[in-house]
Amino acid sequence: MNADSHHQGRRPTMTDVAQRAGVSLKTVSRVVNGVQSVDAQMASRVQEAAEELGYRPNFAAAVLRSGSSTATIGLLIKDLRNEFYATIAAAVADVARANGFQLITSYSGENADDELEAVQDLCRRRVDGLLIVPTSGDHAGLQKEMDLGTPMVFLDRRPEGLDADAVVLDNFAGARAGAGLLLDEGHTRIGILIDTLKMPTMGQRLDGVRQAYADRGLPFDESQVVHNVATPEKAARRMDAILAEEQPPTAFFCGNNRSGVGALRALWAHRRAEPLVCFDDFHLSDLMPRPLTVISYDNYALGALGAELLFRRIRGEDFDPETVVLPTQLSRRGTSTDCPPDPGTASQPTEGIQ
Amino acid sequence: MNADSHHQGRRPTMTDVAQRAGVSLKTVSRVVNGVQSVDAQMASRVQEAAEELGYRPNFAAAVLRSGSSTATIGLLIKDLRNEFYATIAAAVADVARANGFQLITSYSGENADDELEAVQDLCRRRVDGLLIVPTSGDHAGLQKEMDLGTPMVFLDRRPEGLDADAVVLDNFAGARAGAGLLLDEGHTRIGILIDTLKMPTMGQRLDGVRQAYADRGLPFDESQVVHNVATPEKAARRMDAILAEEQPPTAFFCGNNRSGVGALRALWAHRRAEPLVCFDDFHLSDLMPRPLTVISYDNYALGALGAELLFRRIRGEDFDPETVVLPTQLSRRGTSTDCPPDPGTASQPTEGIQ
DNA sequence: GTGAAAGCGCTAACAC
DNA sequence: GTGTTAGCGCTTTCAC
Repeated sequence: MNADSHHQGRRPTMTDVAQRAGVSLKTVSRVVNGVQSVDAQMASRVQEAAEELGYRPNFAAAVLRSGSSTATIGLLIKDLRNEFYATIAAAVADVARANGFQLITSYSGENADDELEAVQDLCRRRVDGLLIVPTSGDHAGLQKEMDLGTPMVFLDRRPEGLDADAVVLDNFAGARAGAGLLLDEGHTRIGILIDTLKMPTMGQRLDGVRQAYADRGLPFDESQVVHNVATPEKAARRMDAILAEEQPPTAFFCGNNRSGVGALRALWAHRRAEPLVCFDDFHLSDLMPRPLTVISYDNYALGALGAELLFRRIRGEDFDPETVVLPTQLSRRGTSTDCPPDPGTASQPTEGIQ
Repeated sequence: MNADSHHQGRRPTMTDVAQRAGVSLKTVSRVVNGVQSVDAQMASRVQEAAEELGYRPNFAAAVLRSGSSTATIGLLIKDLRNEFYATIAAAVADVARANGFQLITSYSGENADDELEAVQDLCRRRVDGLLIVPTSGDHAGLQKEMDLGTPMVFLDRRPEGLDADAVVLDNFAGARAGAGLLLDEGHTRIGILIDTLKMPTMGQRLDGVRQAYADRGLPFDESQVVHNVATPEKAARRMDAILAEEQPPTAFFCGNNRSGVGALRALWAHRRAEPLVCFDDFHLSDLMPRPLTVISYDNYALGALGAELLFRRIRGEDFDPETVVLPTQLSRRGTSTDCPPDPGTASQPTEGIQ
């Protein structure tokens, strides 16, 4: 490491390199970008000078001058600890990489205002496009940013008040089929756990359940619906109460993986095994200690197709706003109820173990 | 939406706003940045003009001129579908947001060359700092970028050939305790599944296991170690073979969550319940259909502490490279072996269900 | 308070 | 092939 390289604060510029190599600025530019032909000897002198100084091109300056793209897309998303979102992010990251783009992952916030602010910040940074898992609320504010030239694709939920590309699930059909499964098994008192109806997806899923009742000419009792179950913990607590009722439901329908996991935990804790249908599959659902049915879909495709759509826009393709609807399917999950043999050697709770 | 706003290609600049408002460029700058005082009437005229034109400040241009920071950090990471990485990313995203920074998430690649390339791209973009979950291989190449002024903090693994901040787990102690648990239960033939030793973490964990044997004066048979178990699927296949041996191990130690999950699946499929210790906790480990022990730790803190360290560097704090070692603990997971009662109403496999 | 001029680091256009 | 000049969109002088 040579002492010249320690600039701490001021990075060497093309001009510095040009001076050191005794050539013009433009020659350095040519060498650095490696497109136009440069005399070999000159080129190597430039390379050497750049190396010695620790020159690193300033990408933003190049973009500014040339008017080229930042080769960056933004993703607005909630919580990466939720595997639904993490899978979307992984898919988007893969597609971005395949296109040689960097990905800025930002928080979509709690409401439409937060979201708009995040979008505007990314627009100031001149991202080439935006993938948004929208919060609830009106998204008309984003129209302006789209008109200004930042294409956007919405994931999981269509934007409200905005005509834009989206990739969504067939929530209605999935929920209808899932609830139908329980109804066809003879259950009519089905406990339904959903997150807030502020999420349009939840409304669609609930509508699907209602339709399953209607399909069979059965009455739907709205009091079966438990609202605002946002976390597994909340779901488990609500389940505790429900299971203590005099006539608890004989089966359960959970609106997403969080409520599903919470319900599973509660049922297990109470040593009950009422049939359960859960919208969203999740890791290790196959090893749950009881059978269950999940409404599954291609989570990765949700992100990947959205990103592909966005890149079509970025490449300048012109087409009417498109909504891709991903199908769902019912999948059996969980283990059967027969126990594994007692190994006799199972480890016992041990001191120092939580 | 007024027609002027549709520029498609050329975004309005401060100069455009200044012209429209009939003021100087500088006045617009003052209004947009809202720091210096401007005549109220002028200001509102500028606001209006900016609004009408759909003006959006060009952040990169401001950074270029002012020499201010890009308020961006980079995260180099592998696969967000792995909850270990996703949790780190979530933590880093939270800390970045708390500091008002944007986060570029990039792929750390398969080897040191990929990684260096990714780092250099982010340096060209002038990120203020980098968080890296390093690939295997030598990282000396990154020294230059650090010297050039981009601070880096390494997560999960210390960089090889580079003296930099890092946040790591106490792999040795954790594995030692975990293997010790099995040995103290009387198991000596323990099957050990690990990913490639190219990952130094795997070496440390294996050393911990060896130490557990040595602690008790027991001989360690290297043939117990199954290498290159990179995925749950591979782990399950290896387990199939192992369980078919004449004298299979009486217990298993898995070097990470992937091999642990694969081993669990295989043991369940074979209706066996040999004790299992797994480095890394994972979602729903509490509902696994049998007991197990995980070597757990604060996964979120791994990312959050790393990001905090990085921001200290970004703020210009000067201190010797620091390595934070996070402790691990043994945690009981899985369900006990008693079965839930047969509900009699469990849903049956149904047509159209996979 | 406001404006004119210069320049951040780079590339496009045009000369040589 | 190479160098010179201008200017991307903005902020920083520094006059007024």
